[in-house]
This record gives sequence, C-alpha cells and structure tokens, in this order.
Amino acid sequence: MIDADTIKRIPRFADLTPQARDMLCRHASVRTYEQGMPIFIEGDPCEFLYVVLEGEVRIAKLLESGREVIMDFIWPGESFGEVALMDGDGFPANATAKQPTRVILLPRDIYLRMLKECPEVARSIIRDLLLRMRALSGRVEVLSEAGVRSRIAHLLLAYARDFGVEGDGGRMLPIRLSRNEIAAMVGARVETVIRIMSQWHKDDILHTVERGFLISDASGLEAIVADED
Amino acid sequence: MIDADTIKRIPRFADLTPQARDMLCRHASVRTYEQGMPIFIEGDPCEFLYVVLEGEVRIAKLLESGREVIMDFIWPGESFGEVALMDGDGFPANATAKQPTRVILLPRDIYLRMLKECPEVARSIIRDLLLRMRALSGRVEVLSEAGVRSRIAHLLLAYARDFGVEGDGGRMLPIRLSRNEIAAMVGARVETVIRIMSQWHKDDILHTVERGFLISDASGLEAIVADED
DNA sequence: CGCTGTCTTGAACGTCTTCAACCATAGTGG
DNA sequence: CCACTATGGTTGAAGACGTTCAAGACAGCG
Repeated sequence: MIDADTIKRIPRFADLTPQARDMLCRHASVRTYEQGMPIFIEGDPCEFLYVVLEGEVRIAKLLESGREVIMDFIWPGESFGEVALMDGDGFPANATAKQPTRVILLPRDIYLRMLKECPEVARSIIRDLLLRMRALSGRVEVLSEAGVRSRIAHLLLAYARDFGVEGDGGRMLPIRLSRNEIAAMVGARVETVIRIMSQWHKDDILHTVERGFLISDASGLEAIVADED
Repeated sequence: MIDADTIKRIPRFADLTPQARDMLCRHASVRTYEQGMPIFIEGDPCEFLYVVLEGEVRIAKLLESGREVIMDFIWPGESFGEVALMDGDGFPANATAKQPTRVILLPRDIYLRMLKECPEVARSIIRDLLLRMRALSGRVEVLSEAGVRSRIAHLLLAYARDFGVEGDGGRMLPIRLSRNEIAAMVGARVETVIRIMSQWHKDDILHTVERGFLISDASGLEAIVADED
C-alpha cells in the first residue's frame, strides 16, 4: 500500500485513470535498498515490476568468462524487470542498488492485470520498452566502435546528448561513473580506461569532476570517434 | 488490401479479433524487395510497421567512423520499425533485404489506432519488443566478450540455442552468415574472423556448410567462451 | 591503525588490425 | 566468347593497440 501522491509524481503513471491508480496504490509496496545491496540476482524468479523512486540501480550480467557487463543504469522514474515479467523466466541479469535506493514493487499478477485492463498502462509500458531498446541499441553501437578510445568517447557523447548541460568550461555531464564501470560498459580493462582518460585530462578534452564529467572539448571527442576507423 | 489468410499465418496476428484482423487487411499492403534492395534508410521518416512474410531483412547502422554494425536480422513472422513508429523520429538504422523479401506494410496511423483500440495488439507488440530486447541484450553480451574468438563463439552458440537442430556430425545451425556479416556483428575485421574460423575448421569444431554452419564440437566452443577470460 | 576499494603507472607480451596480394565464382557488356 | 568487374574467401608479415601482471598512491572506514 502506497499513497497516491507517490504515484502521481512518476511521469510513467501520471496519466493513469483514477481506478487504475487506485489499484496500483493498493497492491504496490515500497522498499529501500542500501548502497551496494542486491535487488535481485540473475535467475531469480521474477515476482515484481520495479519502479525506481530515488537512487540508482545498476543492471549487470556476469558472463561465463567471469567478465561483468553493465547492461544499463536505471534512474528515478524508470522501471526495470519487464522482460522477465512477461515471459515468466527468471531474471536475465543482476540488479544492485548503486546508491541508497527506494523502489516501488508491483506484483506480477497486478501488473499483468493492469496491462490487460488499462490501455494507457500498456501504452506506457511500450514507451518504456522503446526507451530501453534505444539504450540497448546505443550500447551495441558503443561496443561496436573500433578502439577503446572511440568506445569511451561514444559512450560519453551519447550520455552528453541526453543528459549534458552547458556549464562554464564546457558541457557538464552529471553522471558519476567509476573507471571500473566505464570499463564494464565498453568492454575493456580498467587500466586501459584510465590511461585513455588521463591523456584526455592532460589534453584538456575531458575532466573528472565532483559529480560527473566536464567535457571541455566535445569536438575533440567527436573527432576521436570519427577518426579511429 | 491483403487477404485474411495471409494474416492468419502470422503467429503475431493469429489471435486477433475478427474486426481487428479486418481493419488490418483493409489498410495493410504487401510489397516485395529484391535481394540487396534497401527497404529504408537511416533517418527516413517512418510511415509503416513492417512485418516480414518471406525472406530476410538486415537491420544495420553505419557509424560515423564508417564502420557498419549489424543490429539484427528479421525473419518471417517478425516485425521491425516499431521503435521509430512510436516516437515519430526517423528510422534509427537501415533495413535491406538480404534475400528476396515480401513484407506487409501497415500504415503508422492504423498501427497506432489498433494499439489504442485492441488490447491484444498491444500485448502482441509488447511481446515483440521483448523479443527484440532479448536479441539486443544478447548482442551486448556478445560484444562484451574479451577476444574476437569468444565473441564469435558466443554469437554462434546463442544462435544455436535458439535455432540449432541436432543433425549428423553435430548441431546444425541453419543460418547463413558471411564472414563479413559475422565481422560486422562481433566488431572485428573480416580477416580475423576468417583466421579464427579456418582454425576451427581444421580443429573440427565448426564447419561452414551449404545452408549454415555445423557445430561439431559445441563443448569446444563453450570452452573458448569460458576460457578466454 | 590497517583494511579495502579506486585510481594510477610501467614494462612485456599477445592479439587484432592493417595492408597487400591472391584465388574462385558469378554476372555484365563488348 | 572473353575480358571485366564485383563479391566472398584466404593468407602473410609488420606494427599498433590493449591486456596482463606487478607495484604503488590515496581515500574512506572499521
């Protein structure tokens, strides 16, 4: 049971009919996870749809080779777990709270019922899936770039397009990513990522700052993506 | 205008209500593309949902660096173009007929209307998107493998899981992929792909045959994915 | 204080790309 | 009919690039 205000603040659920919202409120619950805590593990049976209220969730998969691949980050307002919900299989990946995180848990049967009964819910789910697909396509593109240099540049430029804000000294990218995380996103080793980004720092192309990155020379980054054939 | 039988043979549309099917028949049309012909180009405005009846479609994207990335192959019964349909942007990638191909064209406004009016259509779209997401996640996994060897092995094993059939001499993978295509899927050069696959041929691990590949030693391939840390 | 995690640097090694060449096949036009 | 072209497959050698391993700096935290 959660209150209607919480629901209304989520864009995804903002335009639900009153009865749909009511159903959601009655059956959904909220849960908090401490930083670093697992939300679910790959293979777990999927019982809920998860909607992030606050914090940040990291969806990652451990390959058989022992390599960890970060599939996506989920930020407030976004949901995760749909894929497993629909086909009833276990989760295809792990989800962990990257920060202290509050999520809404919507039981599977309620989700499926709302999907059947409320057309707007179905539409909002489709929109959500499309967003996720765009993100995944972006990841495929990034990973398809030739060198690690291009991959990192492509990754950061893509984020900058979506979330960057103009600030003094260049475009500010308010997303904190450790070198390890970047490595896990571009399919490279930490050391390589560090070497490349140190060089960028020296060349005044990109700097790691308090709460993200500062892109001083976007065209420099773009040139790296384009050149490295 | 197309006939109802054509629609009924497509699993995706098999359980439509009669009136939904009728609407679809009245407004959809069929078009054929010769081998190698473009179906749409990146950036084109998106006017239709495409459903493949026969043939094979290749969805690819040309990166700024000049590298071509194959995002997906679409086989009979599957649809493509949804992503662009929903948000009204241009297509995010190119689609070309890899073989002589027949597709159903469903105009955008009809698609959106059916989506709104028929819950089953919405459900089928969601199921479709989920499949596509699985495919994309798989691509991310493949591209995240360490060496090119692992990436190719992972790619072929994933296909083998979904489409492989047991035959004499091993598991038959009835999917024709040129070395060039494999290269464009795993993010490597043709020469590298050739060298690796020639070695596998000599080692009796995997052979290129008439209409696809024959995996003689699946555990050998799996070992390659797991080992190459 | 020692621990753990992130960031960092260096040097050696191995993989993949690059470039250049070659073969086979199929389709095209003179 | 043959030369010509395009496409797909193939091989070799040189060099660039990324990984690996080993080591150290630094911060936050029990």
